[in-house]
Amino acid sequence: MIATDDVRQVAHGLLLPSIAPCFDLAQTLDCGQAFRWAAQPDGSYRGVVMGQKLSLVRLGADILLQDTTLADYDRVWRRYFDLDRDYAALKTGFSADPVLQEAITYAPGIRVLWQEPWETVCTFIISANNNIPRIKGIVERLAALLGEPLGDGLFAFPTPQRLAEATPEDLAPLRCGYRAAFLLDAATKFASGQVTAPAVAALPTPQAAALLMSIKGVGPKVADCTLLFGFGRAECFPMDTWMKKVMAVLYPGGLPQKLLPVAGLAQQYLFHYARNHKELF
DNA sequence: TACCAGGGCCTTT
DNA sequence: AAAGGCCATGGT
Repeated sequence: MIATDDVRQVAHGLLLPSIAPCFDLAQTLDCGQAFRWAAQPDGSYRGVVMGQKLSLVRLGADILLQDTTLADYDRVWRRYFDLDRDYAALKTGFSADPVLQEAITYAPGIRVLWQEPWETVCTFIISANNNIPRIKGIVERLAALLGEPLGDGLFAFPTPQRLAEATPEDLAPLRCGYRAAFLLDAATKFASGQVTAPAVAALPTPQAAALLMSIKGVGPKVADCTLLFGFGRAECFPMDTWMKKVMAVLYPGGLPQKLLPVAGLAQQYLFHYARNHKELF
């Protein structure tokens, strides 16, 4: 099921036919990998990606990307929603493992997103020792404070240059505590070219992680999240407190070797399952 | 090595 | 109502 070949321009946007079994909006957009999506009262989701607004709604088995074009599909949505990956085949492979089978049965509609690298660094710096509702609040206040207004109360994520011009006092309204200094360090390094997305992308994963960790506030876990969610490094396996519990309880002998090349994708199903089955841990 | 730093939302007690 | 924990990291 590769949606890229099936996408259709319709009157109100772009239709991804029959993709809902491998793309559940709530499971994908609200599972703790991305922080700029908001559920609307009608069940649709609204957010901003690469400075572009988008609303998504499920229509039966189809997903409608509202009020957007094929040009934007090629420029942004195809890659962002990982639409070139065959999730049906991925899940079939995962199902050989009984634990993953259970996690996939619980949330079969998770996709792992390819987010904008700079935004990914920032949002996962903010995520450190934090909870998802508060992370979302901080990110939205940051966008509103320094991001380009896009109308409808939405804002682009701020550029490194814009954030680098800010002072710690400027960031006080974010109420993100000590993370403010880390954000400013990230902005300085990106704005100066000391760390850039192309430079990270060009490096093997261990060296890419090391370059990211030259930013204050980026340790191994945040680096892994950035590489997985911002650079499509599917082998990266962020080890947060939930995944530590998952490994201790469900994988005492470690992850099956066969899963290692896509361990990060497995991680997202396991993370979501664990967070919603706290009684098991 | 151990502890603490801003802050606040959610869960458990 | 109060306490504890949270998609951690850096500084002391």
